[in-house]
Amino acid sequence: MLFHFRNKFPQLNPFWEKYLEFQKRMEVPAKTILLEEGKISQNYIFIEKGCVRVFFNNNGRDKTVQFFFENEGLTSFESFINNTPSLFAIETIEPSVIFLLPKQYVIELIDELSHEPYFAQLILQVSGARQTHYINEFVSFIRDTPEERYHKLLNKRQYIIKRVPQHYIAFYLGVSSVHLSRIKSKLAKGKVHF
Amino acid sequence: MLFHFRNKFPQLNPFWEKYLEFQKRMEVPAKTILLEEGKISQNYIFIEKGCVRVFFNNNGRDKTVQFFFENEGLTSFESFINNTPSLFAIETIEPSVIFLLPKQYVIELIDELSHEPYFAQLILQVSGARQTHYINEFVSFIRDTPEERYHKLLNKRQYIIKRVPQHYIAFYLGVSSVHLSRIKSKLAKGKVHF
DNA sequence: CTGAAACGATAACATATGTTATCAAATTCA
DNA sequence: TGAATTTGATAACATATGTTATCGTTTCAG
Repeated sequence: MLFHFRNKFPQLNPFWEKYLEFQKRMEVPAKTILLEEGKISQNYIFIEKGCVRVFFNNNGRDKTVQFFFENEGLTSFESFINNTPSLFAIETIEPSVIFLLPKQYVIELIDELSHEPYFAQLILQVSGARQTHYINEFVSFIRDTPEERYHKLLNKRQYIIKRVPQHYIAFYLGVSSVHLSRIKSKLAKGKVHF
Repeated sequence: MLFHFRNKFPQLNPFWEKYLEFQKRMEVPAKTILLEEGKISQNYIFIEKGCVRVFFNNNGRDKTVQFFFENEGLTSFESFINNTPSLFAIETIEPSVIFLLPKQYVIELIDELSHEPYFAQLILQVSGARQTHYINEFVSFIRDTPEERYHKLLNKRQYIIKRVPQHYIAFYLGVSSVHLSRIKSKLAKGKVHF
């Protein structure tokens, strides 16, 4: 999240670099839980290699809501900021190399940054971007049919479909994995034109 | 949005008050468009009396995503911040009294505030709260059945059901108005127990 | 290498939900 | 007040989607 904005505010780079050394590097296999649902988020997670999914449990069934890949960072933001139990769990999908920056250092970093003149703009941009992202996801989820959503994913983020097992994608699209199979087979038969 | 946080940061109150005089008071009938979909948001809207809905158009059909009532403020945040066409329209549901604060003053206000020591904390809290709100809406939308969503609305925000016409609520719940009727009649017959 | 687990496709069936049309009641407005 | 509009309920039908089960194929751990 924050690290995405490195290049936009080069004036702040010394701050990022100062904290790099506090990151803990880990190599983990697939299906490693990085944050349990209900636990308070204690780290900012940066993905060097591999990918992870964010999901929550509902009546014993996983519901995946988002995917993250190389060079992306994440945390359960609301848990991290409000110190509340996370609504989501975070789990690796592939064997991955990740960096964890413990919360205390993130807090320190934010605290230091807050005295810098560009911080306000940074935060506005970050929160604006996050909000725009969530709004777009939300609107797409309720406006588009699952078929349209699948097709958009195919066009704009095919790497997700290639790397992520189908049943994780299915719920991200809002359907069962069986129905996603139906959608794919319908598309393959050329019955649908966009 | 910002105005919600007045009480939390009393140190900043002088700033709010300085800008009150630039607000434009309007009395408008029901079904007045306050922001058109596709236009760039030019005002921060504060509701003194009445209520409004935020919606977007899809194939000629409205899709309502949020309601706002007395003493709440709103704008199409992503349009406002990024200077991009709004994904949403804003319309009054009841005859309303609203205040508009033109964008230029909001920018000025933010600019002034950004030099204040509490601004970083304010922004973090505001954006954290917004994000938590959207995440909760999103999770509820995909996790809960429409029936559960209706029941939650009935328990937690009954004033919405009382004041807002049913077809606006239906889409907010993610169903057609016909199906919302079905849900209500099923509940009324006591066939469902929560 | 081999057996177990994960994965993806498909069929059959059940259910939820949308669509269209109709009607009655409530509300608005000229 | 009286007509027009809005609102809400309901029925009938069509469609989308979920659920469960089965069966190959692939992947993976021992």
